[in-house]
This record gives sequence, structure tokens and C-alpha cells, in this order.
Amino acid sequence: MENKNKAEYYSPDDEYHDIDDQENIVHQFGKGDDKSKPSSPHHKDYMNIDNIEGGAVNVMVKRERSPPEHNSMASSSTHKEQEDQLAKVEMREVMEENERLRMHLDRMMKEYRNLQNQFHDIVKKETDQKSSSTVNTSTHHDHESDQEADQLVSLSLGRTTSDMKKDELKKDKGHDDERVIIINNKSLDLGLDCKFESTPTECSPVNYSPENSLDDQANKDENGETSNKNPKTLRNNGDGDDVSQQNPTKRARVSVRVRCDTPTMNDGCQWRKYGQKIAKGNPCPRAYYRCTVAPNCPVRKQVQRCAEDMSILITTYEGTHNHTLPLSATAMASTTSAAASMLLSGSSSSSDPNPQVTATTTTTPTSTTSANINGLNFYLSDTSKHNKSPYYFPNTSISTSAPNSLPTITLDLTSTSSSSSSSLSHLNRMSHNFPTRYNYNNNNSSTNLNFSSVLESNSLPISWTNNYPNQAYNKNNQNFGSLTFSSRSSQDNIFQSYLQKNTTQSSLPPETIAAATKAITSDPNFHSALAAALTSFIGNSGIENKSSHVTAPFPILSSLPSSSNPNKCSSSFLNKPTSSASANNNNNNSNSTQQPGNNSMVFFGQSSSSLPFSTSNKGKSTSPSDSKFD
DNA sequence: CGCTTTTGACCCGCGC
DNA sequence: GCGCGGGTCAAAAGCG
Repeated sequence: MENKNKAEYYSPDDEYHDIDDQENIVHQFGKGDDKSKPSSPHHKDYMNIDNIEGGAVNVMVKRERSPPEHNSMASSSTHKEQEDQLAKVEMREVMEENERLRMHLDRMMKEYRNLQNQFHDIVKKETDQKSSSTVNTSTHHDHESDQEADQLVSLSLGRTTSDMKKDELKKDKGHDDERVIIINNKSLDLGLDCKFESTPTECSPVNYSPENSLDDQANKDENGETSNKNPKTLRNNGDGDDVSQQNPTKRARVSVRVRCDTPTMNDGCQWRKYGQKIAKGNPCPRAYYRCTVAPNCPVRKQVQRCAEDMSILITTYEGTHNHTLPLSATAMASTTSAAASMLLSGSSSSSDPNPQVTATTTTTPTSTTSANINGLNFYLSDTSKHNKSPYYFPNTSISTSAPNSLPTITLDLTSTSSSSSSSLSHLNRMSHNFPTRYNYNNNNSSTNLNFSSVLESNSLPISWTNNYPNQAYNKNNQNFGSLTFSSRSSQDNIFQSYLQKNTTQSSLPPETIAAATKAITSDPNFHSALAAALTSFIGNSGIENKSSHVTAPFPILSSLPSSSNPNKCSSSFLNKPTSSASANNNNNNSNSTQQPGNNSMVFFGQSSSSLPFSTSNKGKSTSPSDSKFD
């Protein structure tokens, strides 16, 4: 298995040349098209151009693929023959490429199935334990349930049992059965769903009924929130309350970098600004928001413009929602949750016997890994404490050596796909910024998830879905149209992403790549994320909302026509619960019917928000991003 | 009137 | 111990 993985992930390495080849293909296609124009007045010159101006590209093509007679028969052979030959070559290239890419997809699917099986086994085990414990006394049952829930969380998020607060567990305990059932139902669908089910991080589509949340709050007040009266403890509890009170290192921040013009991006939650500060090294002030969906929700976020590129908005989430999330908020929450879970799992590995990302990366001087899942570029990188100053460079993460040294994971949504170069430069920069003497520190780890979608190749601003609660979910839907991720396009994305990845990785030393790939393959949470991403793209039809809350699908980022609404900073997610959402407004949009394997509808809701540093935005804002501008 | 934003002050952790 | 910087508080002001 491991060897297999190795082989699988090494293979892309071997295909670096194929990337060039593919580029050649592209060029070749263009030229082929040009050549195929018999009417071209410069047709004859095309041969010369082909030979001369084609340069290295064509040289390579010819060397590898062009028929030899191309050189000798230039004068005699008809252009049709050449065209045919070229077409054949191209066809063969395409077929080979398809074959390769298909292999990639198969590998990914294999990984996904493995993950599913593993998760299914785990859940099964959990269920068995649960049923057995049910026979026991109630007190024992409670304890067991706690442990199970705990383990569940641990399994889902890579968190250790100690991470979860007991009161949280008590709360969960009440719905333990329900959760298990739900998890069982979904276990075959998406492992990440379970992660979201149980994850205390960000999204927590945990089945917290509102009253449950209240109870939760009550419970929390007993333990931690009572200390709210004490500002000091509030500060301490506020952040780490849900995430990890006992183990601060488990707390994770998820930073999202989005290139958008709007002050903030609407993530669906309601936020209240409680502070603003000029951070050192960045002229743009940093705004602090607190989640106001629930009175005691500990989740906070920071919004700041990137100093290097003001068009990039950096939103950092921290904490766990202890309430039911609005439908529109689940997308971002699940994204951040997945990212945080990956990060947390990596961080936990230091204490875990199981070597995961962290452990593996420790062995490498530079630990930057990337994987592309259907256009989602996962950049896993770690920064050491040596890099004290935050990174402010475009398309890369701010490796926050936050004062509290929280591990931060950055979702970089700023790169476009044209951008294999962008990603390349990204990685180059990242690796460049990594100290050669790499000294991993959990508390200072930073993980970059680059979700630059291939579909963003139009260099349009990336934006988040803004399905604002209580509003027309698809209000702007028609403006933006629907974004269809057919399996085919998904595959294409995967393929391109793989190629992109390979291109990216080609700049890395082989040992780094090896370690990185090993890290990735050995990280179950990466598998989860992978599975989630795959499930989102490839036939996630099976995932249904089994409960009132929305199971957040893994988000898919895409570009939006900026012209549609230039001021809006929205992003597209594949919100599975399309039907329910669209039922509110777009009754006619039968696209809401979920097409298996074709997550077509992308919801774009209201976006906007208060400027983190603007003074003009006043008044209520259900979300920092709600109305106000334009 | 209720809610949000603004903004100066304060607290705390960290490095020197 | 001191200074710095990040994060938070809370009173005041603004807005609908």
C-alpha cells in the first residue's frame, strides 16, 4: 500500500516532462490549427515559422513525435498528409494524455475508496462500541459516550481526546445516537462529512439543534463561559474554548486569501466588529469580528488586506461555532473546517505516535507539498518559527507567526490557473521562505491550501459564495449563471491540476517532493479532504441532508464573472442542498435537482460588507459583508 | 430604541 | 523589567 502510494505519487514526478509535453501539445494544437488553414496566404511560411519560430516547443514535439519525414519531405509531401500526420500525432498525444490522466483519476478514486472503507470501518466500530455500551449503566454509558464522541472527533479531526471539552462532550452526548446514525448514513458518502459532523472547528454542521446550542451554552457557561464576566478568562476561553481548552496547540486558524475588491467576503455568518488595529507591517488596519449568530459563539475572524497586494483580502477564522450555521455559512465553514482539520492533524502528530504531515515534514528541510484535487490546489507548507515576520507576498500564505502562535492554515484563493506559473511562483516563494534548517514547530506551523481552481484561469476575481441567510439564496444566481462541474470537467480539472502540480513540484528538490508526497499520503486528514473534494466533484449525489442542518459539502471555488457584480466578493461553492436553497427563491431553477456527479448550481448571494478599515460602513450588518456597499 | 461601528485604553504574551 | 505588538474591552457615536 505504501509502496503503492509512493509509486502513485512519484509517478507525477516522472511526468514532469509530460507537462512540457502537454504544453507542447497546446502549442502544437495551435499550430496545427494554423497549419490546417490551407487558405492561409503564409501557408508556406508556416513551415518555416514552424521550424524556426516554433523554437524549442516544436523541436521537442518533432523530436518525440513528429514523423521523420517531416524534414525531408517538406517540398514533396502534400499538406494534407502533413495535416493528417499531425492530426494523428495530436490524437495520439491526446489519447496518451487522457490515459495518463485517467490513471491519475483512478488513483485518486482508489484513495477515496480506501478512505471510505477505513472510515466505514471506524464508524462501524464506533457504532458497535456504542451499542455495547448502551447495555451498560447509564453513567457508564455517558462516560463511554463521551469517549466515543471524543474519539469520533479525534478520528474526524485528528484531534486527541483531550482536545474536547467535557462539557462539549456532554452536549454531544445527548445526540450521540443521532449523530452516529447520521454518520453511518453518510459514512459511505463522504468521510469529511463526519468530520464536519463532529468537528468542533469552524463549521460544525454538528447537529446542534438551536436548543441544543443553548444547552450547550448553558453547559459552557458552567465551565467556561461563566468566566465571560472576567475579561481575562473570556479572552482565554473565547478562542480556545471549543477548539481546545486543554491543548492550545490544537487551536487552529484558518486564513483565507481571496482576491476581491470588497471589504470583506460574505461567508454567510453574522459578524460584529469589535475592534480594529493597525498591525505592524501592514498599513491596512486589521478588523476583528465576532460571530453574532449565537450570543456566545466563540468564533472570531480577522479581516485584513494584504499589504503587498491590496486586492487580496485575508480573512482569518478562529474558533468553533457552537450553533447551527446558516446554510450559506456551511460552505466556508466546512472549508475552513477541513483545512483546520488537516492542520490540526498535522499539529497533533507531534504528540501522536502516528506520523503525519508534521512528522514527515520534519524530516525535510522544506516542507511544501501540494496536491491538486480537481482544481483545488492544496499547498501544505510549514513555516518555522524562524520566520518571525509575516509573509506578505501575493498568492502565498501569511505565515502568521501569530503572537499566540496558533497554527494557521491558509487557503489561498488568489492564484489563477493560468497560473501554473502562479502556483509555481507561489511554491517557489514558499520554499524560498522556508529556512533550510527546517525546524518544525507545531505552534508555528502554517499550512497553505491553495484552492486555485483551474476554472479561474480567466483571472477573474475569486469570490466566495454569498448565500446569505434569510435572503434570496440564488438572488444573483442568474447573473452569474450556473457553474457546472460535470464529471468530465472535473476530470479535466483534476488532470490539469495534476499537471499543474507536477509543474509546481518540478521546482522542488526530489527529496522534498518525496517527503511531501509521503506526508500527504500518510495524512489521513488529507485523505479526508481529498475524499471530500472528490465527493464534491464526483458523484456526491448520495449526500443528502439527513437532518435540519446543512451538511456542508466541500466547497469548490471558481471564478466569477466580475462583470456581473464587480463589487461583490463572492465565491462559488457547490452547495449540495441546492434544492432546499433554491426552493426559497428560484423555484423555476430546476437545476436545484441534484444531479449526481454534476454539481451544477452555484449559489451567489449577497455579498459585501463593512470595510475592515473603512470608516464609511456603518449601521447594522448582519454580516460584515452584508449590504452596505453599492 | 436597538444594534453596530468606532476608537482609545487596557491586558497579555513575547522578546530583548 | 521593559517595550512592543497583537488582541480585546467598552464607552461613545452613528444609523435605521
